[in-house]
Amino acid sequence: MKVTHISQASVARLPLYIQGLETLLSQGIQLTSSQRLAQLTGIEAPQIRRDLSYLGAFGTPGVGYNVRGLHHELSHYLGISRVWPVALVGFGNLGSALASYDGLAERNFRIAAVFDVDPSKIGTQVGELTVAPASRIPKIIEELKIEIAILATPAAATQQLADLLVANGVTALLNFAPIALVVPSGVTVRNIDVAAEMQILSFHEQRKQSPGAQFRARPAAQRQSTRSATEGL
Amino acid sequence: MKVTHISQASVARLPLYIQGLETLLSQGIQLTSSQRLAQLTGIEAPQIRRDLSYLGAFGTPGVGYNVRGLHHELSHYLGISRVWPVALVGFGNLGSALASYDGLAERNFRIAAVFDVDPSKIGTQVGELTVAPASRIPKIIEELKIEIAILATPAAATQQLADLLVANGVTALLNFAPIALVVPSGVTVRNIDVAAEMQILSFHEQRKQSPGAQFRARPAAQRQSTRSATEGL
DNA sequence: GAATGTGAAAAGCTTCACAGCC
DNA sequence: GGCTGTGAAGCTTTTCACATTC
Repeated sequence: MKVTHISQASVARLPLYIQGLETLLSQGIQLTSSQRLAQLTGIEAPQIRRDLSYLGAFGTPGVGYNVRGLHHELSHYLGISRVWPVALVGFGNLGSALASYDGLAERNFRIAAVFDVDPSKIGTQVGELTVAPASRIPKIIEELKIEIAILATPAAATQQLADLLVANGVTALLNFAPIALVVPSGVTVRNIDVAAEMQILSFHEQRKQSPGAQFRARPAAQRQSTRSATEGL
Repeated sequence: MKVTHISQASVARLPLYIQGLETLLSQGIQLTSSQRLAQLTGIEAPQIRRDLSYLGAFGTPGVGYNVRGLHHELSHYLGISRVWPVALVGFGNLGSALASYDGLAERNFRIAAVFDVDPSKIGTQVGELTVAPASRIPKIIEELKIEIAILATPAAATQQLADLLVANGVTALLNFAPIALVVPSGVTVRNIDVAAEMQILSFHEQRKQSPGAQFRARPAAQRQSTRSATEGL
C-alpha cells in the first residue's frame, strides 16, 4: 500500500459507506462488494474502492469486504467509536428539532449542553438538560470538555457566539446560519445552508425549462451532488 | 467572453454571493469588489471573479461590481427572481422547523403544501395551510404545479414518497433523510445529512488529537468545506 | 470466475499572474 | 492606481483498465 493521504472529498463520502454498511448489517449480511455498496450509496464502485484503499486494504480480492469489519474500521477512522459531547447553541425551531434528532445519538454524538440567548427559552427542559444562557458557555464548555458545537442561531448572533465557543476550547462547528464564519486556523467549520441548497435546485429547474441553456442532463438514476457539502458550502 | 459553461462547484457558491451582496445592500453600499466579497463569503477573490465571469462580464475593471446589479443578475441566473411553490413532506420536528423558517420565503421559495403519513399530524394547521395525507400528493402537486419538494421524512419512508412525488411531476428534491435516493435521470437531488456532517467534524477532531496523522492544518481563518452541503450529501 | 487495489489517464476545479480597462 | 476578466499552470478528484489475489 502506497502512502497517499485521503482527499477531503473521500472523507465526505465515508459517512455514506457507514450508512450503507448498517443497512447490510440490519439485514444480517456479512460479506459485501464495492458493487453492492455502490447500489446502496449511489457512489460508483471504483470510487468506493479508491476511497477505502486510503484507509488500507480491508477487502479480500475475489471475495469482497467483511461488513462488520469494514464498519468497525470506518467508525474508528471517522472518530465515532468514541462518544463526543456536543453543545447545541440556539433552541429555536431548528435547535429543538436537532435536540430530538436520534440520528446524532446513533452516531455517538451526545448533546451535552443546550444554550440560547433568548430569556424566554432559558430554563426550558430538554430531556435531562436545561437550556442555559450563553453567559454560561465558558464554564460549561470547559467542565464538559466540549470540542464540537452546533450553531442553530439567528445569523446576526452567530459570529459572536462562535467566537465565544472557540475562545473556550471548541474546535469544530456545524453552522446552520447563512453566514461565513471567521474562525482561527485549527478550527473546523462545516456549513449547512438550507436556502442555498434550494437555490441550487432552482438553478437546475430553470435550466430544465429553458431549452437554450448550456446544461446537459445528469448522469443517470442515482444520487447527485451534495457535498453538501456540502460541499462547497 | 469565451463560452465556457459553469461548473457545479461554482453554482454551489453563487448563493453565498447573493448572501454577501444582501449584506452590502442592507448597509447601503452600492459598489463592491471581489476583495470585499471575499471577506464576506470566505471565498478567495480570484475564485469569485472566475465564478462571476461564467455569467458574463458584470464588473467594471478598475471600479468593481454594482451591488444591486450583480444581485439582480445572480438572482435571475439562479432562478429565484420568480416564486417557487414547494411541497414540504414530513411534518415531524424537522419538518415543522422548516415550515417556519423565514430564510426560504426570503429567497422566493413558498411552502405551498405540507404532507405527512402520520394520522396524528394530518389536519394540523401550518400558517394558512393544513397538513394533508400523502394520498393527496398526486392531486395537490398537480394542481399547484409543484416541481420542488423537501423530504423531511423518516429514512424508511423516504424512497417511496420520493417515487410518488416524482411520478406526479416533481423534478427537484431536497432530501434530509440519510439514504441515497434513486430517481430517474432528469430529477435533481440535493442531500442534507446532519449526522454525516458531524462525522466529518469528528474525523478532523480526531486528527487534531493524534499527532502522527497525515493531515495538515487548514488554510487560514475562513470558511471551509461545505459545501455543504456539502457536497456530497 | 470474481472482486480488490492501484498505476495511469482524464476530467474538473482552483490559483496565479497579468493584460487590459477605468 | 485599482480592479476586472482570463489564459495558463497547478492541483485535486474521478474514472479507467488491469494485474493480482482468492
